[in-house]
Amino acid sequence: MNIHSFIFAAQMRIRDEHKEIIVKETALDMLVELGFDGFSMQKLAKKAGVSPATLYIYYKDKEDLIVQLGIEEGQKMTRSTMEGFSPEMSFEDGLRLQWKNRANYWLQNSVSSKFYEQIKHSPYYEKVMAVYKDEFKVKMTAFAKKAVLNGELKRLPFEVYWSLAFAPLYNLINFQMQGQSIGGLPFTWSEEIMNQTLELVLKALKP
Amino acid sequence: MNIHSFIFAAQMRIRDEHKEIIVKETALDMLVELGFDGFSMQKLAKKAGVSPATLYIYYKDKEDLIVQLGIEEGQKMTRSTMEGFSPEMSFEDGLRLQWKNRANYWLQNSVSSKFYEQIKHSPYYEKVMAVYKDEFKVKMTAFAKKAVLNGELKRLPFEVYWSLAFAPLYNLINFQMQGQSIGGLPFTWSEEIMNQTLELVLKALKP
DNA sequence: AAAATAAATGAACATTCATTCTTTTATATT
DNA sequence: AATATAAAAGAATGAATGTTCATTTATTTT
Repeated sequence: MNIHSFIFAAQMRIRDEHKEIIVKETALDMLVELGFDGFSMQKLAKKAGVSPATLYIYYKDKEDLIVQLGIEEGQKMTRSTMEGFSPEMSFEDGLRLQWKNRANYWLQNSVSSKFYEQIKHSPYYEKVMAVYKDEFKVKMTAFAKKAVLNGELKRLPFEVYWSLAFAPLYNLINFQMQGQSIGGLPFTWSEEIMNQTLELVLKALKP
Repeated sequence: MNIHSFIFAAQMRIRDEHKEIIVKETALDMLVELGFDGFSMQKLAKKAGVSPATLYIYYKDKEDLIVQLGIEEGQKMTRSTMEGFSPEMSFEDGLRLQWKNRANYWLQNSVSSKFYEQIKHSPYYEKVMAVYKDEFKVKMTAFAKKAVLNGELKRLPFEVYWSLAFAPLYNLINFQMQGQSIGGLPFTWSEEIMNQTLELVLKALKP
């Protein structure tokens, strides 16, 4: 093969993106329904209406499929979380926006969210995180640091800040998604409840 | 078989509890290391030095093994969390005790904790929770209700209270266990950091 | 010592698994 | 229309899976 044939090689038969999307969505559904065990390439191929061999055109192997899915869903979540966000916002406005964005995304994409919650607590997560850890980190630390300088936020170790600022939200959403009430009645999400919780978080974080 | 032989049947060859314990510990190790996929009955039998058939004396099937393990570890965690606790405690003392107990247990039993975190976000959890949800719920709601009456705690939906009171702790511990720092340096747990976080949680929850 | 019985075993089962091989199909350039 | 080429398919691979069967082992009562 010479340079000419390499660079100008004919690009024949494009990958069917529709098919690829169906594979992804089916995989997400199955992983959430069946768990990581219970899920298999053959089942996926069958349910997605695709040959098993086709999956290996899209992905190197099963692990790659799962990890890629994790990376992609993570990026979607992050993008959605940051929608409308700018570092110039006041701390309170920024946090409020992120809570709203996260809640909306999770409640409207419950399959993706459940999948992500699952992979987040699995051995796969190491490989998922390795990819997009940094871009996210940079934005978030900058936001927090500015808020500290402006006297809007207590000076705290980053992990402490993060745990106080977002863990309650995640937990609240998980209650909703799993119907996993501890109290008497099944818990029902509302924007009011979210705001009530956010106010208390802000109370904790303000200097 | 008549009544006599049923009631007074000879009890021959007791189950080897030592063997059962090794199976459990090995299973925990493998589940954490390999994830729910990656784990198999044959691998477990081999590593635990036991015949595959023996596993089916202890457990109905693979799912039963995993679920039973989840139930047992959950009970251990709960028992440990409640050690030294009494409903007569002040809200602040009670919360402080539970944070301390939880942190100690998680950090000293990291395999169990990682396993539990994993099963908690898997489809198995429904079956785990079904068992010991109630006994736990009763204690915790009573504690919170009393605190509200005494004016030590804001009146809140239970899930909001729970998410504020404990989610930050779980998140902080997860940072430590996964070495999953978002900020620059890897996060290192300390009792001081825990207390700092707890103070802010109390600030949020007090009326 | 014999009988009784559950624990424990090793080998075996059909099934499913992840993956690959060979062939066919569809598309874009020549 | 012929050619080139990657996408996609279907069938097949050996290995691994969950589970069971027939048998042996260990222990206690008779």
